[in-house]
Amino acid sequence: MPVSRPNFIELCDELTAQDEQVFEDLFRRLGLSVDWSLLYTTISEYARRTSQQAFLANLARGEAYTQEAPTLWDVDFGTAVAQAELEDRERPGAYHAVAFQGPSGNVVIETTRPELIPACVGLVAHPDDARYTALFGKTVRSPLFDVEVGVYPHPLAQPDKGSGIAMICTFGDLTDVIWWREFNLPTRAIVGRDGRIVAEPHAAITSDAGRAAYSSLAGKSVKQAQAAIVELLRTSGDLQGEPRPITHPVKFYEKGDRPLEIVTSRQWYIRNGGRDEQLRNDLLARGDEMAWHPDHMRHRYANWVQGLNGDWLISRQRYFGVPIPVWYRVGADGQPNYGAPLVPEVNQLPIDPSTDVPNGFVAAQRGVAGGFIGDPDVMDTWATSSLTPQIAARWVDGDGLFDRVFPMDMRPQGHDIIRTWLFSTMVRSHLEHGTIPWKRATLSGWILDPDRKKMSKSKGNVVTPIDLFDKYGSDAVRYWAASARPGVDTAFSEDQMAVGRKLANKLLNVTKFVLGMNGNADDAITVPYDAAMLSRLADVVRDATAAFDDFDYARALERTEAFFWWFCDDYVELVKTRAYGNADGGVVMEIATTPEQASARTALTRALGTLQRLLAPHMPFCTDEVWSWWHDSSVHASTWPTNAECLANVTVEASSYDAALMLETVSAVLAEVRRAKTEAKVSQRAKVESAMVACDSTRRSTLELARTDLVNAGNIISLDFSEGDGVAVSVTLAEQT
RNA sequence: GGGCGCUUAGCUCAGUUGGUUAGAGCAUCUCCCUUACAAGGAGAGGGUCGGGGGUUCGAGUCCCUCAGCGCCCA
Repeated sequence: MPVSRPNFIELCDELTAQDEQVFEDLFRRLGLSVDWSLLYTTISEYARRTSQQAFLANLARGEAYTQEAPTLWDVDFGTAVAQAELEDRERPGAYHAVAFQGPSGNVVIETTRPELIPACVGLVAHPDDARYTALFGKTVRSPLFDVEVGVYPHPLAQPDKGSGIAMICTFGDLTDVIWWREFNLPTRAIVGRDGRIVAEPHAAITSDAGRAAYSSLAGKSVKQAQAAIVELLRTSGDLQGEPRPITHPVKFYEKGDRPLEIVTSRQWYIRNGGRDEQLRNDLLARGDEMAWHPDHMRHRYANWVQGLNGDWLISRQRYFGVPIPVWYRVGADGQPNYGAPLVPEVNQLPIDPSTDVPNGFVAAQRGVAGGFIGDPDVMDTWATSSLTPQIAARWVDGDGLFDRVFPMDMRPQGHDIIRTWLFSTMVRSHLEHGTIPWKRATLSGWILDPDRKKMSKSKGNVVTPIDLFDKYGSDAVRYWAASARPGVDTAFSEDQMAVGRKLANKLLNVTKFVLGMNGNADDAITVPYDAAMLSRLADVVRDATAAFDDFDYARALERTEAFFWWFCDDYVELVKTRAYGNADGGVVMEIATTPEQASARTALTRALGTLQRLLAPHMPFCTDEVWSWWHDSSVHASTWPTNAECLANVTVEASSYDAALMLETVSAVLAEVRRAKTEAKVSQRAKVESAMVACDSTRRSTLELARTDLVNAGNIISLDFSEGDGVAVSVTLAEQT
């Protein structure tokens, strides 16, 4: 059932509103720290106004223009397609050796598209190709259609491809367009916008036989026409041998199912350097102005800009989108004047030229001689998305926000849309503001399926996060996502989410324990082992902060997490008896009764507060929860931890011992004791009769400083030392009762 | 064909200017109800750092080369 354009747009609006809600729910559930008061959508009235105003500014400066030109065309979508939306796909095809009639015998070309013989406007060979130099400047006649065409030399002709001489057709591929343009050849298009051979042959086909051959092709799809013409050629004897199967890259619209055709049509373009070396170089220089995370992504940008072969085609023959805001006068002869479009005033935006009327006209003049018509096209979505900094900062409203925040700090996006979103945003910013749109870009990789294949709707291997939130919790999903390093593709892994959930759970439990100690984060640290732990924590704060500053969230998490598990497994186990203040796990005293006990409680509390804040960006929900257990405000409103606060009020002389060596040695001894118990298959609570540590005197002195904690944690009756290299522990377990 | 990236344990990955015996998590196996946590804990096994060559006292790390994988572009 056909749907009118207004109805279609209305349905799109409804669906868009629903989708927006789904996304907003998702983003909120994910815990994105978004200022929702600044929400914008690229189809809102404001975005349309911004988009149209920017377009009109481009038009006024000559950066946007309309042109009738060969255009890549998707016959199913019925729209023009831009270079950025292309992809090559390997497809089976066949070389067909076809004889043209030359001045002195046959000239055999090899073509994968014999159905385009009626669209042939010339032959081309490499200037140095001795086989064909005699033919340059001469003419040949096409088989079946008997059309006389010239033979031309051009360096883009590949001598090693087929027979080395090729048809120039209007239009088989982009090289045809180049040749057609350079040799100023006529246009003899035969493929219509519906992908079928047009009904009427062009005027160059004059012979009865030629017109008869053509009429047998008319109306057929390109594929059907190829089969038909091969039969005709075989019958006429112009096909030499049988088609030779090959596979070759064929250009497709990235969303399309059939190869793109090239049709001539009137389209709008914005200059992007594809046809202008100065602009191209300017845009390359803009790329160098920016910081890229990871840095090597800048090459993708440079590569793309250097490879542009035309301006940015922004018009799309679709209903839903931001309309191109122009009309055209219709002359007395009924022909639109595309050369001088009628434009609205800025204060009239946004407009829809299919319903709005240009100034100085009335609605009744639409579509009549002496009246006007509206441009029927909409803009490429990127033509509006390329203005997201301007839209978000309310450029066209001029309330001052834009001046304060533009150029913006950072663009986060996927690496696959450098050529589209990032580049087009750069183009608009450069043209409109003469500056980069942001100081830096952070490029994320893709999420691949567990087998490292790209997720795609057609493969059915797409995972949406919403079920994962239910199953593992937002923090756990974020934890997994944070393990994806910037710019690196990452396989989907539920295992990692389970680990994230474990981490969150651990944080809840250790918080419960530490807060039960009633410590005060500001009190004095008097015990070397506590000071050593805080010193290590200070290093973690420094590293994590530096990693965040470099947008390496994965590294920040890794460093914090590694410390956190060590803190829980070793430090807490070692000091818990001292923190309790008794060895039997009896009632916890509210107030610490000794400086050693107070030191442990303070260190635990200080480390906890630091860890909760370090993990807050990655796991916003559980950290906010545990933070709320002992604070009135949100962890996300707290100050970022610093080295200085980790090390504040430490009365232990730092030069009196080697803190790092102490931590390492204590953990090594503890591990040896644990190993002995595990190997003996006894509980970790089992008593150790004697532990004899063989190590050097430096290590021994650090162990002596931590003796009480070590003895408590290992449940060691007698801890003794001997000289030795490294750390070796001889453990004698007590009799099991 | 060009550009970029990657190749380290069964899997996913760290390894920061070259520096002890290459690490983590997961998985596997063994053990432990332990008083923050069994949604837990303790430990074990497992690697010729893709191949080859070179520089160096010393190479997972630097250089050359080959191979494979991926992405982008022709």
